[in-house]
Amino acid sequence: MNYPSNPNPSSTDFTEFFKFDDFDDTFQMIMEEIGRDDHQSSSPTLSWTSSEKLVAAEISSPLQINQATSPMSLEIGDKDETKKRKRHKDDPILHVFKTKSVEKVALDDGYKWRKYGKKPITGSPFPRHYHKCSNADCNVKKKIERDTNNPDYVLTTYEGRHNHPSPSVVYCDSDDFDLTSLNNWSFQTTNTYSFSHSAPY
DNA sequence: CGAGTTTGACCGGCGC
DNA sequence: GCGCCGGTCAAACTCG
Repeated sequence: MNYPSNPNPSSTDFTEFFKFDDFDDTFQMIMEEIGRDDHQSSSPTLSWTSSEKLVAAEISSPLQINQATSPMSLEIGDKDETKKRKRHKDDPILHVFKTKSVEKVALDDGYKWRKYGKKPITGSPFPRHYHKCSNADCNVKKKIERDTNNPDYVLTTYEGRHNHPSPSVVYCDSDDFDLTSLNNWSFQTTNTYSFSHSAPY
């Protein structure tokens, strides 16, 4: 697989936008590949090496969530491990993203979300936040909680798959894209980048 | 005024 | 059966 360059989120270089697009497609391919596998068999770790190439490495222990190795890295696991009950065959597939976040607020992933709950979690000083996709026909949910072992990181659990494009993608693809709004756009891209790998989910 | 957030109540699964 | 806990609901509230 030909992995694209790392879209540096701090960059305001306009060309990064196209790399970002390529990356998103590649990530979707990876995730779809994962989707064909038995989710209990493996959990991939995605991260960028110093050469800014995306690498996907299978880790032997299933459902493992490792420590992120850099602010740019993210990891994916199947959160079923955290469920008390055993996995049912018709359970929805969950994908967990671990991202470094120094912000107090959750990063935007390009979709519009409506918060519908917040609960304290036993054993964690941080509450868990519950969100639904704002699109009426889309029942994707996400849960956001801070990593208790590493409060610098945020765990975002996505459940379901969006049946509509990301509003931010529509915006970025629009013909009347205005270069004068580049600063604002770059900010959006930065945020989207942080979670965009989850966009189809 | 509409959309999104807050927050207490409620519900169901699970372990004991 | 009971209590705990995670997840959801929905009314009240806030904000643009």
